[in-house]
Amino acid sequence: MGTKERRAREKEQLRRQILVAARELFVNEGYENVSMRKIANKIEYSPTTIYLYFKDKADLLDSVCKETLLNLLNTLEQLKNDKSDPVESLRRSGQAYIEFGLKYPQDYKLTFVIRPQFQKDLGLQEGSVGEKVFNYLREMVSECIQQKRFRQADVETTGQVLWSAVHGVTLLLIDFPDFPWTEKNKLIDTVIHTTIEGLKA
Amino acid sequence: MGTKERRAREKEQLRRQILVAARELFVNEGYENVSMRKIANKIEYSPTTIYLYFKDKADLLDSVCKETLLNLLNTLEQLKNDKSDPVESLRRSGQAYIEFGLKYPQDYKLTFVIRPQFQKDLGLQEGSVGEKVFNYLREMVSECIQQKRFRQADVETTGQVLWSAVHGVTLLLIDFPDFPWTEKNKLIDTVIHTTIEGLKA
DNA sequence: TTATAATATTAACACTGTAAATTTAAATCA
DNA sequence: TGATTTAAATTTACAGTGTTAATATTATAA
Repeated sequence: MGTKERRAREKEQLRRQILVAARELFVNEGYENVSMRKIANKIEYSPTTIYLYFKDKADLLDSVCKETLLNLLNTLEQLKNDKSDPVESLRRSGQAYIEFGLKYPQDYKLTFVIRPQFQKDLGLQEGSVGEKVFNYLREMVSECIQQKRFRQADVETTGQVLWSAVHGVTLLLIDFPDFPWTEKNKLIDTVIHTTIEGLKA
Repeated sequence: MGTKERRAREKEQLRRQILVAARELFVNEGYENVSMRKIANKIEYSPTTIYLYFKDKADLLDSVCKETLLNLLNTLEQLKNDKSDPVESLRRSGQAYIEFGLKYPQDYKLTFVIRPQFQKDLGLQEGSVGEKVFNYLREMVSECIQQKRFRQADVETTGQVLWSAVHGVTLLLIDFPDFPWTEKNKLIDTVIHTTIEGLKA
């Protein structure tokens, strides 16, 4: 009697459909310019159907962002095979992080700026994808410190310094595209290089 | 015949009243949770009166943010009397920048995150307050490079690196208050110190 | 075929930003 | 002073918002 399973599968399918439609609209038109009715139109369901799958609009955003974090995590973990020295690995990870943000600027903003506005208390809950991403950073940093390539400071602070730098440059490039930036790749390289050099000293 | 002048003054007064009410509501309840009607109620005028003084809600936000930038500029320029060495001056400026952001977190977010969402093409227009703020940073950085306290790189890139770092840590602390941060002041100091050391190397 | 459960829809509420038309108040001129 | 013009503020209206509750439809189980 696979009926139940099939229905669960169908339910999951519609859930995904909603999620895909929501992400596309959020990204192209901005969270606040997307109405539940627009999403509903796109998937050809009535607006209120969405509420059978998501608590409210913020919950929908939440789910979209969790997917984004998963994508980011995957992108980063593909670098793990990298057997070069730990500092170089960290440099590449930082670069990959920024490139991810610039490749999907709206997704990045949704996840790291818009979502916290609606969902307070975004710490690092046990087992969350966000925690996994930060754990990745911890490992990278830890290796550099253990091998004495970095100043002997605590892993947490060092990681947070790096996150600040890459987060900062990513958001600035996204939010002020008309600012007279130095050539983009040069800026990115310099931000990462400077921070890493500072951590060595 | 001071009639005209008096009316202009009254007009300016109401404009300020609207601005003050708007800022207070934006800061306390968040831009998207504030309606024109709420602002109007607060100043005891009808909603549409606001439109006689501001083009629309985004224009209102724009004006609030310009004020914030002016406050930031004043805060920074009070440090100019500082006759200590240029690197130490820069360090203090960075610290003041971050402290400003954390003292008025909502104003900071409105200015550097929300506003760009509504007002595209925010470059650095000639004579704007934003330009003045960045010019302040340029001067500070320039001094460090000229006196050979910093690596001989171009002023623009160096300034942008610093901005990335302070912007990044400010926003992270604001947006993820529940994240297990290192002690706040330690983190701030380390971000600034690390970046500056990296620029010396 | 009927009863039951799951799913989707329609209708409704209180609220939003803002344009247009209208009213009120103030300043100028006779 | 009273009439006229100008400025300022308000009322009304529209199309759209997130979301709840009541209703209708569809698919499953008996």
